[in-house]
Amino acid sequence: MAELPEIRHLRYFATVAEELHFGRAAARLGIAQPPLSQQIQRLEQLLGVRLLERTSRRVQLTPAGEVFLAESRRVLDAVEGAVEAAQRVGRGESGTLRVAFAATVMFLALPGIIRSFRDRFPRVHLDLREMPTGPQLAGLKSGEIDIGFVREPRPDPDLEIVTVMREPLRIAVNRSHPLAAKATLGVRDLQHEPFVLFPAELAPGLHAQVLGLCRAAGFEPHVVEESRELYTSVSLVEAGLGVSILPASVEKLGWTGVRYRAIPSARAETTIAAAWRREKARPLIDAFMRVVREEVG
Amino acid sequence: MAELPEIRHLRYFATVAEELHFGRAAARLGIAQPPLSQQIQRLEQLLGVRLLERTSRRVQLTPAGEVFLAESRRVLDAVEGAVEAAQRVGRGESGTLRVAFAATVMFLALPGIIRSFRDRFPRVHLDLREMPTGPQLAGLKSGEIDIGFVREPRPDPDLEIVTVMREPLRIAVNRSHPLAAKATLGVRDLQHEPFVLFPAELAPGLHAQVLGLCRAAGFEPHVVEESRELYTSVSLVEAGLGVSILPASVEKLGWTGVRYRAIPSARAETTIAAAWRREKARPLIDAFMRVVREEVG
DNA sequence: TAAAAATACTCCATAGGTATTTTAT
DNA sequence: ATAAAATACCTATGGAGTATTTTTA
Repeated sequence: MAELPEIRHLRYFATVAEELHFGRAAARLGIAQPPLSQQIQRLEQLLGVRLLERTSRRVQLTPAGEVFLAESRRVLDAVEGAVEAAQRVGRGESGTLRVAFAATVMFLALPGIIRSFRDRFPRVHLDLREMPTGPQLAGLKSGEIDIGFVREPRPDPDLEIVTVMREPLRIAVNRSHPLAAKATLGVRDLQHEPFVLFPAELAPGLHAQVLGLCRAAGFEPHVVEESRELYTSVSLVEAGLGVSILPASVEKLGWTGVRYRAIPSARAETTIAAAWRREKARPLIDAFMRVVREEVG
Repeated sequence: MAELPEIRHLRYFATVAEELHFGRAAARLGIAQPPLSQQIQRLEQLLGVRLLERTSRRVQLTPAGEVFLAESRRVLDAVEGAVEAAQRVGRGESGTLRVAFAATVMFLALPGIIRSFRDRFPRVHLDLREMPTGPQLAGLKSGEIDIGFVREPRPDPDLEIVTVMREPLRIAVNRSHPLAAKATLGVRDLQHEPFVLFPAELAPGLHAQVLGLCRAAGFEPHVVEESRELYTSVSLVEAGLGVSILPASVEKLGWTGVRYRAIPSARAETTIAAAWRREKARPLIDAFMRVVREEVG
């Protein structure tokens, strides 16, 4: 790697490029003119490129100088941003990070991620709120939340989406239902059963995927109830209103009246993804996502 | 504005953050361990933020350190990019070259030159614009364009002018005009004909030359129309408004109502020249002119 | 107690200052 | 003739080196 210029060189050069006058630039920088001339010469020598064409009457940028000026400004902005970002975090003023999560993510990686992030960034306030996938995506776009944990989101040009884990789907039936007696079940066994489902607006991806599984098994499910929440879905199954297809982690809810069966299909899997607005220089989001990646390996 | 860290600080910090060990980081940086410790301390003092938590057994990043590391990498990348971009421009390998050309040059060497230049300097953006000779010369002087392809320019102390090709002039008459019946024509045959000409401001050299040819033939042309564009000149001839003397390449425009006749005079020739400002250290212009010489040489 | 960072000091490279010269208009 | 950049030379800050001490697992 070749030698790099120092920030000082870029500041000096940018100032001369703005003033197009070494004397005034030196005054603005609070140094004398000769050392400024020297630093610019040193910079040009370092780059091996002439940046300024100067006579005793006028100073002007070479084409290389124009390019280097634009790039230098970017660097200077980035440095200032770096300093401020570090100071904000150091003072714990980096604001709060508003994290939303689909209800079912509660039982998976989320608790570990939260604990680990709180450990490492004790001064960052995490504002956690449960929210279905659909509203989360809207909230991300409107700026109401910073990071969302969603199920099966559709790609979106405004959002960065990274899959953090996969989870199998399960068939859920009431324990006194005849199907509960069978050791293994396929989706096709549900073809004449009443279905309890999530409404499409709340979890569009999951909804579509369950419909897809049924159609792949050759039938259209007879939906008797669209619950508002995951908990409700399970309790409706327990109450015997119908069967459902749900993410495996709901087993951990511990409802005793429900039996779960694996679905022998590679497609019977939901992904959970983290999503955030495409924005640069969001150090807190970067930091959070680093923790996420470590936790989910 | 607070004091900024230097690139050196960021490099040192990033290396320590990667190694999480001052001794190894110092070795990688080619300096001793104590000055590295000092520079990191100085950086932390400058920021007013602790970046690394260190004991004699282990070094680890603070949250502010994590953020500053990510930002520092962005800065370091930006600096390297700035250096390389400036060097590329300095070597004439990238940048923008604003090239203007008289409309008639379109049909001659220009397409080949452009293609060949784009091949060899793919990172250079060519900003091409059609412009009559007069405005081109003004644009060159004002710095609005870098290179111009002009017809018969007058010499100019501020401009470097190199002839790139010669092209004969043709007499153009309407096909139903009595003169069209003759196999050969001289300029003198046009002496009582209405003339269509370029205005002097747009193509001073060509204008003067056509007048010169007429005067050499012993008459002053009766100019009925000064067209704004070359295309217009031809269409006016086609419309039967008058005769004209035009560069041979307009034949390629394919107007069927016009007949062209060679002019048997060594002076009935226009030159097309490339012109640019007399300036030193214009690698892009040099590179472009090398390609031009190869193509027309 | 051993490995590693911090301190103490020394040195010199170089950023920056002052005085002067060169250059182009 | 003059304004402005370059050069010459000097000073001193601070970056880097060596030797040593401190710290904690």
